[in-house]
Amino acid sequence: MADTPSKAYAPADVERKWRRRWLDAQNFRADPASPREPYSIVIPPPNVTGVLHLGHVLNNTIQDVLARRARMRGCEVLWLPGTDHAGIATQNVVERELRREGLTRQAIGRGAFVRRVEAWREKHGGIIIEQLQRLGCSCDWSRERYTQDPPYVADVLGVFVELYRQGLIYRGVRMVNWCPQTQTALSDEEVVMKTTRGTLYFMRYEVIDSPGRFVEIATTRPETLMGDTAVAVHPADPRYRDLIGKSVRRPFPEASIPVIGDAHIDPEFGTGVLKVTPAHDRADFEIGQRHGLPIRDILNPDGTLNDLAGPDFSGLDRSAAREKAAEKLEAMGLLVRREPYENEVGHSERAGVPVEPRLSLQWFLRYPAVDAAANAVASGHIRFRPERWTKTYAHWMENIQDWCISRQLWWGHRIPVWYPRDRFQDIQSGALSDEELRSLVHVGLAPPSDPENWIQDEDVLDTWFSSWLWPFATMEEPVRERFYPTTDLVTAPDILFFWVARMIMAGLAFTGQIPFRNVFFTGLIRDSKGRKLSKSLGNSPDCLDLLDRYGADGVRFGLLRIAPTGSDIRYDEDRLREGRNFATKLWNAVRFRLLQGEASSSGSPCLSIHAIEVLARLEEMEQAVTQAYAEYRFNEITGLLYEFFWGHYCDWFLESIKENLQTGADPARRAAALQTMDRILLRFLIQLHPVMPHITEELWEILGFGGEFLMQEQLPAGSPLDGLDPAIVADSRIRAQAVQDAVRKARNMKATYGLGANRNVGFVLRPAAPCADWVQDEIPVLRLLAGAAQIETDAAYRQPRGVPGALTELGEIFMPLEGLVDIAAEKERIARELAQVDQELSRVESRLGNPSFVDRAPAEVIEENRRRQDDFIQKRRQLLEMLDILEG
RNA sequence: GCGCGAUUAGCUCAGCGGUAGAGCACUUGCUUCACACGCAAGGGGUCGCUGGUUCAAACCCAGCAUCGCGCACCA
Repeated sequence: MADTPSKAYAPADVERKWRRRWLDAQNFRADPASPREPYSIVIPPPNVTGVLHLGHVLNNTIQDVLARRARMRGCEVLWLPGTDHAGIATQNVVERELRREGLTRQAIGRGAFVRRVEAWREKHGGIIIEQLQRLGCSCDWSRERYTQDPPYVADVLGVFVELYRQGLIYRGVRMVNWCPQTQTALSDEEVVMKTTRGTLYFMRYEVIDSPGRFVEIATTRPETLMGDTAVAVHPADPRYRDLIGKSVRRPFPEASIPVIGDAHIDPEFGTGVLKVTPAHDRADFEIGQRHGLPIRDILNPDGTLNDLAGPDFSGLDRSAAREKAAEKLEAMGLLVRREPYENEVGHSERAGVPVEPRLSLQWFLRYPAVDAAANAVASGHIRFRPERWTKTYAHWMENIQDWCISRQLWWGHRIPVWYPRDRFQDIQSGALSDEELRSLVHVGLAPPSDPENWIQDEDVLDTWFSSWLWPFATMEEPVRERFYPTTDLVTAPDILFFWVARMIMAGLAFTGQIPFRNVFFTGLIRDSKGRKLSKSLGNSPDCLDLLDRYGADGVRFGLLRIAPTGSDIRYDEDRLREGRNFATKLWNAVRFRLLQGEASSSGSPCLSIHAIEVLARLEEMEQAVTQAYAEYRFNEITGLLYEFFWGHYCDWFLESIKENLQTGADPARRAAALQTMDRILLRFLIQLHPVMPHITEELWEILGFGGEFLMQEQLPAGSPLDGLDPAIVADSRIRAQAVQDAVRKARNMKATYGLGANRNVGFVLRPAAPCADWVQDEIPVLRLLAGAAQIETDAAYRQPRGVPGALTELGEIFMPLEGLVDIAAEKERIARELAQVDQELSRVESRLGNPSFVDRAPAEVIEENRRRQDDFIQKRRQLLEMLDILEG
């Protein structure tokens, strides 16, 4: 064995070293020719220009844990990494950079802009990949994919062409969510509702035929009144019924607009009168369609008002126009009042500004394979964990709406549609029918052969239109044959609709197969106050700094340990500290082993009861860990590992064998102790490796457990208890636990009398009858663990007055410190214990005295209660006896 | 408005019918020859509220309250 390492675990060098070695040995490469059972995950591709945040850390740690465990289970693992071109996000970043140079994308032109984005990506892209490697991710980096790789692009465009041919993709003028900031259409999923404090304006329009009669209208958006082409009331509303068919005066630009009756109007809301602006509100648009109202679009794409709004407003931003419109109404005596008002306003997820419902010419997709996709999850063919997300998914699938897939951006997959130059005007007017349009356009992977006569569609596809193909478009044969469908997908629930649902539909539509079998949804990481982590709030920690300070293994362990299944995660740096501390604990436990030198293989490995106990705990832990993996309960996995190693191996086993390691100890016992340590460390490192890969790999090497890499080891086939007689195991465990109980009680007694640190205390043990014949063997361990100078066993010991004692599973233990003990305090302590026993006893007795309990409870429960009753009676008698003696 | 989830020790959470748990924090004592990123001992909870089911309820059921998250065109 190598030199003893230093007592502080320094992760930086160790992690760097193993990252390098794993990569050099190509340990992460998936071999499609391998006969092993395949296991695969595709990474949720981060933005190519992104940087690591805690969500990535959690998400990818979980994937790495799954991948490494799968390798140890004997699987051939493909964890496929890659990045996403992230249309809007990336374009925004580059545009911002251009603005700093006093340029715009329009100024430099499309070709130059796209080259610029690519250059930017060359420079800054891939940082996140390095950061994932830094975390220890065991992805097959040789198969890294990017949504702008030429073959991937071909798949994306091919899917567009195919869906177009099937008639599922169509172009049309529809109400879409328009982001005036980025000046592109958005899908419904990219709109987030935000509670917004605003004002409800009450204004009045004069009825044209009845001068002096006004209708009062409540609106949150007076700035759109210039686009009003009607006023609507509920057809049955007695207040206004007579007005239907008449007209009112729109104050500016002044016009006569009709009053119409429509059942959509809620008479209870506001005044029961709605101003109808078909160009700027989804519901109003529909009302307009029903009544053949004209559409008056008063907004420019950037959110400023246009000439139709009148000279006062033209060029003004929509937010400035709101107050100005209200002032103007006020000046005209048409504003009745303002009321503070709170409502939900759709905001652009990316840009953060309110979206504008806007009529525009866009491409839409009628989703394919909707029923099959809904059914795949409902039937359990694809399993969601936590399961409750299946309901959310089902609900969305039932109410699925066509997807607006075109974006008015330059960065992305350009729509593979060309329009004949001579009909371009007609086409862009949006006036052509679907059949007419189809008869004119060229749709295909390649441009038309006479490109000079054609104009390509300017738009690109929504980024998710490429992401939804990720599980299979990243794989070519023979990899796809072997590793698709993938096994597990790990992602956050906030992209269930954006990504997961769409991948299921794409998988079924284009491969005829589900894309993955299990989806594990992580919790969303929040700060300690429950807020989402975000750059703008400044509550998002610098992950590289965390990796520096706590080590990749510490961060991984700490995060997993607090990742409950199915709810959000309150992030607290203390948790990472626990992870780091655990790594150090492990490090030092191994150092302790190394300080003992070689384990001589001679001598019969006669295991102590403490060794058997810890081996049994190890077996329990291994089984529980296997179960926890099957249920994707990652916090439980780390909890089990922590508890076993710290609580059982270090706190009890290592302490118990120190007696065997002292100089002059029996060499056979010493050898047995060392062998047991090695046996446990070996199996423990295998169990811990997926969670803490670097330190375990390092320790595996230092301990000389063989093989080139721990990560290539397989889970041990047998149990740690194999070869041991179950009866002996059971008996040993009872003994070991009795010793532990006695140790705890003895320590407690010492602490109670302020002797916690005193190692010169002597105890007397009056052994319980079943322990009498073996307890002598355990006295040295007992003495060591309790920190006693000597422990005398005396079955006939008569407790003198003033000597404190305690009941233990080993018997009664006394601490003869005559004169030193505060008798009153000791009486109080025993009285407290007695009170507790009394309480328990009366509870058990009242239960057993209840005829309906005895009648109806299962026999084993009754039996258990009888046993406890006996126990308590016995304890009570002993405690009373102690009190008696104290009183003299 | 509809749906989902949460409510257990100061904090973060586990437990989901039969003796209330963990980690951190807290208190006390420890330079014990692996570890102070440590060791030992200890204090701390009428398990949100009200009913119901049951021999037995943190746990199952119903209702309520509070918080969070989705979904929804109430201007």
